[in-house]
Amino acid sequence: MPVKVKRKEHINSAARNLFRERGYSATSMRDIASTVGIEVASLYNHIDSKESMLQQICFTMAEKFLAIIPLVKHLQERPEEQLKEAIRLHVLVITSHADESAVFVHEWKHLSEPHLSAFKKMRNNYEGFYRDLIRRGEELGLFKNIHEKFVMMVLFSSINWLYDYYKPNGKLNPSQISDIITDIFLNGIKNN
Amino acid sequence: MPVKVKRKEHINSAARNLFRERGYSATSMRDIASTVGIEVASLYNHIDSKESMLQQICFTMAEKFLAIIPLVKHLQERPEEQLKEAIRLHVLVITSHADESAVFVHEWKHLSEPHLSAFKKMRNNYEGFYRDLIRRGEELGLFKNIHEKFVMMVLFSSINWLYDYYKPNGKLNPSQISDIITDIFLNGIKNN
DNA sequence: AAACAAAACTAACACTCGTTAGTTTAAAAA
DNA sequence: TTTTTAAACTAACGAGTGTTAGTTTTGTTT
Repeated sequence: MPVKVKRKEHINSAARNLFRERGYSATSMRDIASTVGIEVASLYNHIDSKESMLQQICFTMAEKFLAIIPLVKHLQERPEEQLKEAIRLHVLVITSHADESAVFVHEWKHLSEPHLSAFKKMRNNYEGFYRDLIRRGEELGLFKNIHEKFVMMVLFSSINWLYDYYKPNGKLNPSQISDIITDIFLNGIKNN
Repeated sequence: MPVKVKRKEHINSAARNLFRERGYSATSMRDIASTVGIEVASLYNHIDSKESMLQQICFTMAEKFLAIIPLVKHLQERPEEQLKEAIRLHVLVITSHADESAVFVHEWKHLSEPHLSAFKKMRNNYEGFYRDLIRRGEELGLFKNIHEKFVMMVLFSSINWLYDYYKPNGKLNPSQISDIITDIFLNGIKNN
């Protein structure tokens, strides 16, 4: 593997980490450079611009999340089981990409057009998948009859902070985390 | 009421709104000034500094949330009922201060010391109250036995996005919102 | 009408921002 | 060893940052 790729990855990793810790706007290229240990101008031998790094993070993560959809749809099971599996995979993506997930959740608004619109579209697609799942569950009488958008947002908000909680050597591993979340959430919306 | 207070409130309101919409770092004093319709320098006849506005928002909200604790403790009821009431009040604060809540949740990290530490302390106190409530519920066998911190964070994350969902003339009013959240959450963690 | 205070203004300071140009050093290929 | 390429450097640009100084306008109080 050429040195260039290593450096590039080092820069992107520093950017991920700083974007997460301080936010995109409060992170300067000089911050990134000094973290990596080179001069500011040298960054531009490896990356295109500050925003290109944000774009890369946001869209790479969006694709990772969207890739969950066909995997789950393919199961052809009941909404409850599909939701369980979706949550499991979602938690897996977050816990294995904590920095990127934090940036994905909080910093996308600093994207400029047309990337901002493209991002929102992808996110809407992803959220729509969960809304459909929840609506189908409600129609089958499995879930309580609550406005699906509301339930979907409760679900996402219950999941999307996990990048903050999860520590690779912490008490709970990703599988245990998604079991607990699934348990709380599905029992919470279950019709009985 | 003197004109000065009105202007001051106008400035703070614009700041709240822009801090929420674009984030603290991405909001310039010139943005605020042009929203209000005056020159940048004129802002300083009314406010001390950019950060002082952030401080005011964060600490005012922290106090509003902390004020919930004695109200709930005074009830002397079971953890379940206390939790219900706490959620009800918390939702009420959020829905009646949407902009400030968003800033409170996301922008506190841009506080400088010693305010940052003071803020974290207040937040820890508040979170500790909920953890205690949850632990007591677990000890009484009312709730599932899950690490309280985890449950507490699920609860907060389920609640703290509401500034985004709630619209004064939307489908659900604050009371309905807290009923649904309480229903989902308490059924989710209930031992049965 | 005169005096005072509040709040607006213009102008600027010292600094940071992302980024580019041009140059030198280090490494790889010939 | 020479040539080429990648990656570092120094220096700087133009724009934007929060904030202050000093001045003028506006509105209120005597």
